[in-house]
Amino acid sequence: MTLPERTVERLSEYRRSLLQCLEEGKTHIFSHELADLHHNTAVQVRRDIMFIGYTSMQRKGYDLRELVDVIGDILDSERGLNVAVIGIGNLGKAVTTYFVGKRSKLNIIATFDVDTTKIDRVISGVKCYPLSRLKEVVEAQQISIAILTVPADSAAEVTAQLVEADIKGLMNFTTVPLNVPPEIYLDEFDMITSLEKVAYFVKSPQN
Amino acid sequence: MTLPERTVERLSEYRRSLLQCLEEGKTHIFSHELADLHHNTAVQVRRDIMFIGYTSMQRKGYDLRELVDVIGDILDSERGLNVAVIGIGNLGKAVTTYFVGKRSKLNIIATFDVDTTKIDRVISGVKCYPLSRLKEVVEAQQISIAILTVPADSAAEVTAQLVEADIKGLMNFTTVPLNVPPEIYLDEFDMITSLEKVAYFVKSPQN
DNA sequence: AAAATATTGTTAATTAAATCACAGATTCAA
DNA sequence: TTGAATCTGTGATTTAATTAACAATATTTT
Repeated sequence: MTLPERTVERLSEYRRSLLQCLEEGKTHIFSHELADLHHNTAVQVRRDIMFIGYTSMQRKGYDLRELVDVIGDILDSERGLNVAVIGIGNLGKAVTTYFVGKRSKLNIIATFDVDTTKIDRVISGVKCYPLSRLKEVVEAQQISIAILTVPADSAAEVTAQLVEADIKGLMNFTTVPLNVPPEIYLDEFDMITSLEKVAYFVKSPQN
Repeated sequence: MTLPERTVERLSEYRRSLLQCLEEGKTHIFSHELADLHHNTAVQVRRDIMFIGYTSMQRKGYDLRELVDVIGDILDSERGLNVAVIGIGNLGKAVTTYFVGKRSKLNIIATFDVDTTKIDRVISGVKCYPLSRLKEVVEAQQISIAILTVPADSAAEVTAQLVEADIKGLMNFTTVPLNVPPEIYLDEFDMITSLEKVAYFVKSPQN
């Protein structure tokens, strides 16, 4: 049984709020409280939690610790997954910095670049390899996810190499739509599109 | 009449492909060709184009120039919109660099930061102001969209200032869910969520 | 201990988005 | 010039996601 895509996204978000609440010393949370922390309704929260099969003590709200653990069982891999950032410019550094130090099942353990001044240095806490060693390093370090933050003009080329290196999932931050075989999970985030969408809805409000 | 959100996103993406085709000297494109450039079907392309009320010459495909112009009429504001980037760290720089130099109706004309070593300098081609002058500059320069790329712990605080400054649209790149009044259009992109989603679907493929 | 209240879990209804299916228009081939 | 082929535009259908509605259950109040 696989969860709806949107539910997966929200669970990831819930988890961070829940951990936050735990740190603040809370032990339980109601669906409407969790909803209020996000842009969301109590029904949606309950529906999402129903999907993962967790049930609360009636009327006490959800046990924070238990719920965090159940979400972890769903989202995390037992042993964690290794991640590489391809292209360590401003965006690559930003993404890397977000993750290093966070205790997470996703470990950014390598970055790649063509810039020889970066190679073999530690950037944002992670070692940078030459792109020419991509396949070798991906295999040796069992990297299964790549984050693509290279310039647009090399995106297609690098993607071919990632496919060749047998990557399992790819997060594309370039503005180039990529073609990968269907067994590779691909998610794309396009800044230009996002911003043009904001502009459109600023111009033409919905209601 | 406002368009479906997904259609708006795709139109933004189509436009860039279409401009690319124009540069390559093409004059027309079939729906299935445009679909192939994205992760998309020909029907979806035709449906999207139907929404904006453009019709092609039957059997010749869509006229690239005309279609680009019609999409522009829908997505762009007549006079363009002014945009500010709040927080000019790695992520802020990456976003800014994406946009400057591109001929677009979205003009990044200011960045803001608290770091005094950045203030009054030109970073990624755009002048950096102190965050303390946010409201003043937003009003003076008629900035209507803000891109939020500050550290998580100052996100809520800065957002309150943006609301105060009467911003119209907000693109949130921090991992903190923001609360803004409903008249402000808010779009959020959460890197951690995106990556956790990729991890989930790598672990549990859909079919 | 009965009544009122608050909260969950879930079925049913609704809405939004994507896909199917096909008529109509144009071009191409013979 | 007829017939086959190709492509668009759109009504009808399906699928995915959200929201409404409410019974069941626990808690609090009186």
